[in-house]
Amino acid sequence: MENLFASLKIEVNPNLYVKDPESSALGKKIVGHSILLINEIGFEHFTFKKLGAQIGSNESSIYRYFENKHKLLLYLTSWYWGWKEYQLVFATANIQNPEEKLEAAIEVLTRCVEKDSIISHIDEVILNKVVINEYSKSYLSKEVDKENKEGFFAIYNRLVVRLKNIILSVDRNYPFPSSLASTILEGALHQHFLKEHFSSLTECNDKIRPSEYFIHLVSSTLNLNK
Amino acid sequence: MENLFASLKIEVNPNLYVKDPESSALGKKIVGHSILLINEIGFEHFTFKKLGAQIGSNESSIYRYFENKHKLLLYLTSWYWGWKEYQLVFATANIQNPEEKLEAAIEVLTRCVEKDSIISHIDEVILNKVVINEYSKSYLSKEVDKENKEGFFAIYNRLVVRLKNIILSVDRNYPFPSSLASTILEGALHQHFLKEHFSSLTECNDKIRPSEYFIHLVSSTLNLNK
DNA sequence: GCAAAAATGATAGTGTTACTATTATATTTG
DNA sequence: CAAATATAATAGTAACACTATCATTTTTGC
Repeated sequence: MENLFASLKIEVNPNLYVKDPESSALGKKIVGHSILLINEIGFEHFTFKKLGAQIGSNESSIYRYFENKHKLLLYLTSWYWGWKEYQLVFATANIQNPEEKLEAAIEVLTRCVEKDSIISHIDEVILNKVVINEYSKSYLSKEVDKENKEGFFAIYNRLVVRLKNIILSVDRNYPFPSSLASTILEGALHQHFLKEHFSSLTECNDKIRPSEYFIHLVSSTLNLNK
Repeated sequence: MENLFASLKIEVNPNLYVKDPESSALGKKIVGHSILLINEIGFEHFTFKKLGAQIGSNESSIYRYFENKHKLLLYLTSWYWGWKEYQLVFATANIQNPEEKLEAAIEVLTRCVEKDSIISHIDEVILNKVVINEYSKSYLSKEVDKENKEGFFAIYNRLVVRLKNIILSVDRNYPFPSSLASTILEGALHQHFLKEHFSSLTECNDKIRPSEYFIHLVSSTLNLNK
């Protein structure tokens, strides 16, 4: 599986970048270090000037890859969800039983990223943290409808639909499959955030993982064909 | 009930403002119109200068009430959650049956605000929209731990605990009461957002309300004492 | 190996934001 | 009515979010 991922390129919407950052060493450096810097100082304090300073490169060069930091965030989060989508597909590919498949799907989508693949220039563990802290900011804007039409959230949308379909395969009559799927994806990020910053608002911690909570929630909500 | 709310002042953390905006006409104007302007142009594009222009007042005068727009957002959202807390307490006060109480609680906390009280300078319908679009931004920051220690999220935290306790009164053995409570509050905002901007990711719409989804979800998850 | 093309770096400049400070004017209050 | 307080007006600063131009380095095709 590791080898498979090594040769895999995650395709994000080309309109998110001016020049494909995968196409050059500098581009990869921009992407890789932007994740580290956003994680370090937060998206609000992150600027292209600071990123340039960190990678020993010029602000103006970064603008040749990304129009602005908002587009960069959309790129990073799209890449993350594309990566998650691959994990979902691989992890559930050979499971025939719908309930098992759903459980595996929830496990993959709600767990915390723990191993850095080291294969690419992207540190997925740190990117996961960035997504937890910053993903909402990418769509909570006045430009969301325009950007959604342009397909900037296409991968995430597709992921919700995939999960919805797995839910439906378990319980064809469940009346809220899309809402449940979106609640799981968004709620998982939220529970991870709460366990770091508002520990009294969640049971999740070092021992109890968000996955357990969501698997319990979904199993009891759906009518299982047992 | 309307009359009760009329004489009620919602107490937000005094460290969120420099001068209490409730103490003057200008202060109320700042709060009331900031809600309208944030709703109109979004928090990112909102500035004290623009707000000053809208209310025919000076930027510098607004700084005498709020340190910066982040603190103003914390003030507005705290007010909103305080207002929701009152609604929760009143709506559930005389219900003895735990299941009924929980259903009423979820109804109050997840429904969309539809009637403007008109009593105060605050338009709760618009404030509800602002909270849906902007609340996450108030805590998804590098300063969250410091600000949480200062009690800037105290009302919201308290609200989650209230809901958690109602959940526990229905099912004393449910293992994730806090996570479920936080999922309901946060998830409700999210579902309202989705129905406006990502309608394919939710079943909620004009006819199916998020409340129905959450009541269904919670009822099936908890072991009801029936 | 070299010329042309492409990529990157350096510098400068613009309008906006997010303030702070100061002073002037209006309003309230004792 | 004077003193206190609140508000307005103006100016100024540093950072941000870019755009434009030109110089330099690196890559590539022959």
